[in-house]
Amino acid sequence: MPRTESCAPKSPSFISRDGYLVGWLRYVSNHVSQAFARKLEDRGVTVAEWAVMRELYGVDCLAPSRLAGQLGLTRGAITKLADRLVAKSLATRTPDASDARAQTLALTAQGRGLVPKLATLADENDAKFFAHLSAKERSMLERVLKDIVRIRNLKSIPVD
Amino acid sequence: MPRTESCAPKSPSFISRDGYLVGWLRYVSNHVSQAFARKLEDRGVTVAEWAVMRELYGVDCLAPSRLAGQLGLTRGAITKLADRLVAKSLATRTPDASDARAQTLALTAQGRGLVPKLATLADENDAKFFAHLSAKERSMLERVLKDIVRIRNLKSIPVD
DNA sequence: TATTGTTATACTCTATAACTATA
DNA sequence: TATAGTTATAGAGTATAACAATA
Repeated sequence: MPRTESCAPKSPSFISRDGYLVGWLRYVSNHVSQAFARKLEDRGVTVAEWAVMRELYGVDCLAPSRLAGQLGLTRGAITKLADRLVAKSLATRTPDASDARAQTLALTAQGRGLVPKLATLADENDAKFFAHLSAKERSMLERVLKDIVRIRNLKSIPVD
Repeated sequence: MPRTESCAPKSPSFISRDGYLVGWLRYVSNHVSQAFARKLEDRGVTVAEWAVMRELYGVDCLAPSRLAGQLGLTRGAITKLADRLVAKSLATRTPDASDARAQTLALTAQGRGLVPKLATLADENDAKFFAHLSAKERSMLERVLKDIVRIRNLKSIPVD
C-alpha cells in the first residue's frame, strides 16, 4: 500500500519548470555515462580514460597539455588519467627530444587494439539512449553540443 | 616558442569521430555544471543540492524515495543531499504520520526564499551557454533531453 | 517478506595550488 | 619569468550493499 499522499503540488510556481537546461543535461549525461561505464567495466577502462584513448587514437602521439585543451580538463587531471593508462599498459609516455620539459603520450599496440572494441560499446550505448531520435534530431543534438564545445574552447582556453 | 610538432594525425581512422554522443554530452554537461557551481558557491549551495531544492519548490513536501525517482538517484544519495540541506537550514525532515518508516522533505522559509535567487543564476548560466542557439534549436534540445529522461524513467525505475 | 530510510564504504572525476625542472 | 608536467589535497557526486525499523 503506497503512502498517504499528503504533499500537494504548489501553485503558482514562481520559477519556470522549463528553461532549466543544466538540470536536464546533467540528468541525461550522468545516466548515459553511468550506463557506458558499466559497459566499459569489463574491459577495465573508465569513461574518462576512454575519452583520452579516443583522442590519442586519431594521432601518433599527443602532448598532455594539448590533450588537456582538447578535453577541457586541467593538466593535473590529464596526469592522473595518463598514469592509469600507462599502468594498464594502454599508453606510453615519451620524453620530447627537443624540450626536456615536454613529453608525448601515445597508445600502445594493446591500447590501439582496444579502441575499436570500446568504440563498439560506445555505439551500442549511444543507440540505447538516442536511437529513438529522428536523424534530424540526432544530428541537431550533435551539432548543438559540438558548437557549445567549440564556443567554450574559444572563450575559456584551459582555466588553470 | 611552441614545441616541435612531431605528432602527426593518423589516417585513416577506424572509428568515427562522430556518432559519439556520450563524449560531447559529458563535455558540455561538465562545463555547464562547473560554471553553474561557481555561481552557486556564493550562496553556499551545490548543483546537486539545487536540483533537490528545485524539486521541493513545486510541492509542499516530498518523500525522499519519490525524490530519488524524480532525480534518477539512489535513496542513499538523497539521504546525503537532504542531510546537507537540513544542516544548512534550507530543508526539514518530518516523520510521516501514517507510516513510521516514511518521512517527508520540505523547504524551510529560508530555503523557499532562496530558490528564486538561485533560479536567476540558473537562467544566467543557461543563457551563457545556450543563448547563441535559435529558439527552435533550444526548444528541440530541451525536448530531446526531456524525452530521454522520460524514456529512461519508464525503463529503469530507480536501479537500487 | 517487502519497503523506507540510513549508514558505511569506496571510487571516479575534477579542481586548485604549490612545486620541480627546464626554457 | 614563463612553460610543461607532477604532486598533494580536497570535495562533489554517485553507487553498492548491508542494516534497522516498520508494514
